[in-house]
Amino acid sequence: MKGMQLDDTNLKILRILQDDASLTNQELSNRIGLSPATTLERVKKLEQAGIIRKYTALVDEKKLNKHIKAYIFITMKEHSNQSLIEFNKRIKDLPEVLECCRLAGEKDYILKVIVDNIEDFELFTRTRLTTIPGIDKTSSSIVLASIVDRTDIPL
Amino acid sequence: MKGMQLDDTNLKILRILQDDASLTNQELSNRIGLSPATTLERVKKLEQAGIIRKYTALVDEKKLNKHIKAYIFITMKEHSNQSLIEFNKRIKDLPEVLECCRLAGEKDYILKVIVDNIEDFELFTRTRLTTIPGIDKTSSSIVLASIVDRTDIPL
DNA sequence: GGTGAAATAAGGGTTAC
DNA sequence: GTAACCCTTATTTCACC
Repeated sequence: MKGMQLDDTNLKILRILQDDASLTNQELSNRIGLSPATTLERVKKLEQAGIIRKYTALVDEKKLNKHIKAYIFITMKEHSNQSLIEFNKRIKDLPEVLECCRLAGEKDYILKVIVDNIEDFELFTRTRLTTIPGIDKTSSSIVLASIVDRTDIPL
Repeated sequence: MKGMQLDDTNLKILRILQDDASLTNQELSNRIGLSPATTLERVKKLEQAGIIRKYTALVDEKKLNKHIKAYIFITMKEHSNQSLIEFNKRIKDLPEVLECCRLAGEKDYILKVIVDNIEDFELFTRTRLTTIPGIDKTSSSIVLASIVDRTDIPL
């Protein structure tokens, strides 16, 4: 399913479900002005096509005692394919790492990390992150305040 | 509801729902080993306490033609309270900005931005971002590859 | 529309402090 | 006693064909 139909109705469905996935199919069908059956069929197709990847509950980090969020930049010693593949593999095993992207430019990677407190952050970088082979330098920016934090892609 | 009980059962519920919020309450109750009614009651309390913030559908960015993701650093001309409040207000109006954090260190803000293509990126920075008053310098890092992209807080 | 399944509401039992 | 936790049953609502 590559070239799936992304008409206005499907975009509307995606906008609504990104905003609130707890809606019943009936309520969703009301909002887009189609019958429940037709609406459900469209949603199922969007799921099958992988356009809807996942349904998830978003939680309040602070209320779960995750008080430190930080971005960490990483530069590697060498940039061989092997070295980067090994790094990618190792970084996926760290649940504290919510995002990890390979970048264009001087810095090789950016990580978004979340931990309980500043002691845990120090412990994380020292015992879990920088023990990954191939890392040359890291540089951390602690988040002081989160102004925007959304998961909904603009459509 | 501040000091809400976060016992093992509630943590298990949160882990499961972060991983898959499309589960029925019955299936959820099976997995945690409680009755459906009791399970539902716990979930409702987690919602009321704001620990579960939102249910959302995560979509595949690439399949929706969002091909460019980038991190942008911003340094401000001045750091008066007024100046930052104005910036915060303006940045929330830009749907391309998925994350915006105030940072400790040299750089004042980091933004995560998603757009269709590189032309749109140039247009965004030139006509929508740098037109916000108070910005001194910006510096962009384009994402080459996404290694990790998760929303589930480790619990 | 109809059917079966699931969410929700109501009521009661058990244990710990 | 009472508060927290959990269960069962009954009713309503919804997904799905």
